[in-house]
Amino acid sequence: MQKEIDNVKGFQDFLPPESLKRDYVKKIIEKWFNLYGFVPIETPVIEFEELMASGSEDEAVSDRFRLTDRGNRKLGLRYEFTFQLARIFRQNPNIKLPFRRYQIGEVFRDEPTSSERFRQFTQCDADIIGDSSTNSDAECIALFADILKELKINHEIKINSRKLLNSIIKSVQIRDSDAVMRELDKKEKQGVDAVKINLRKYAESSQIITLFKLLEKDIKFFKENAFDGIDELNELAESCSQHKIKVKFEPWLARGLSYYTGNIFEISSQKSSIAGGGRYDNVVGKYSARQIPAVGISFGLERLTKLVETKTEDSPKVILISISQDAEAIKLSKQLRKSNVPCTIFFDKPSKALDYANSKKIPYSIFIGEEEIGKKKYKLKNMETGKEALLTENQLLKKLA
RNA sequence: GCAGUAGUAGCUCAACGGCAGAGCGCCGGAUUGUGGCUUCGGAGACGAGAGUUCAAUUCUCUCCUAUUGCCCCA
Repeated sequence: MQKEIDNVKGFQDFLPPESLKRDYVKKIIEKWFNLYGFVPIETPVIEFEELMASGSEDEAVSDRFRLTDRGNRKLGLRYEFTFQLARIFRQNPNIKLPFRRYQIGEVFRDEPTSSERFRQFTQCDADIIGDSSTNSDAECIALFADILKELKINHEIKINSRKLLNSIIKSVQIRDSDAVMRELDKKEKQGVDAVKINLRKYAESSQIITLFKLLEKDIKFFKENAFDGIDELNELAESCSQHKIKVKFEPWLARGLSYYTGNIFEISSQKSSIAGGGRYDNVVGKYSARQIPAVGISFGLERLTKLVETKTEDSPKVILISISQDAEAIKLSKQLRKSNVPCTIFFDKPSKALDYANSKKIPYSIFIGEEEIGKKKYKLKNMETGKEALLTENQLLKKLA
């Protein structure tokens, strides 16, 4: 019986050139994380089910992959990183705060797939733990804005406050504010009218009308009327302008995760969301008998990579063609690599080597044969112009390095 | 998870209830120390399983995967 060969739904391979593009994007992300003073951490992919489930009634919890080991432990694959921070701070209470950590790694969700939603994806998180200042909120946004700038991705940054949205909803006497927030968050996708209709399940039409009138007001209005959470939101807006970052106040914005406690933000590009984040002051200290404030930003490597246009190099700079002079070729390759020149050696016929160089767009080839060794020189060929030159090893290194 | 659509070579696509084809790509030769062009040749596919049939890639069912919408979520 022939076995079926297929990827599991929602899991994918990355082959060149896609894999190289991912690597390129990832390196830029890591560079900026470091420039903002974040340090990397790594955590296990598998955790106890209880750790992932406890406390929060978050919907995401039901969408995680569950497993059991031979000792019958009830385990699961991590579906995000944040809950692991609570464990880490319980086990390492002496971590100096504020702690700026980043993590890039695979997370798993057993949920429906679509063209941009996978069941395994690479999540990139940067969080500032132990600082309640809104300057930290702004820095998370600024960090991501710098990444997008380098990747040349157009984007829009939206900010809101969970506290503000809650108090807006409560001010019109609607009870089920969580459900209402979930509906409001769909405005972008489904349109205002659809949202209004869906809200009838939770509120009277007069309440809905009042609610929508409020949602059209600006920050100033909410400040004058002393709505809850508006001060932090206002500070965030000011801090962003100090970073010279344009943000848009979007009172509809709710974001999915229920653990947000204050300012929230979302960055979108070409109408789809590519990053989100906010303040979650009650998660990290969950097992630690103290409150540990935190704010962070999170985004997926796949979605970001999809928006990047840059072409990436998938070839070495030089191909060494050994014409029955393997020892000499290997010796030269060592020298080139020492000088940071990526190269590969071809031990086949020269015509094959050149053909390979063409199809891989390798810019230079070097002939290493009896003739060259006799003269203690190497023949360097520019693959684009076809020009050849006999050079000594030092001349070669100088030219290619 | 539910509903719709789809799945033929590595890719893009044909045809067909009765031998499955092209272009591009790949491999090899012409060309044993010089590539891109040319030319000759080669390998390679009906997503998987079951059923109907003399005969199934084609019709039916189940499963898998992709895609769209819903639910949900980033």
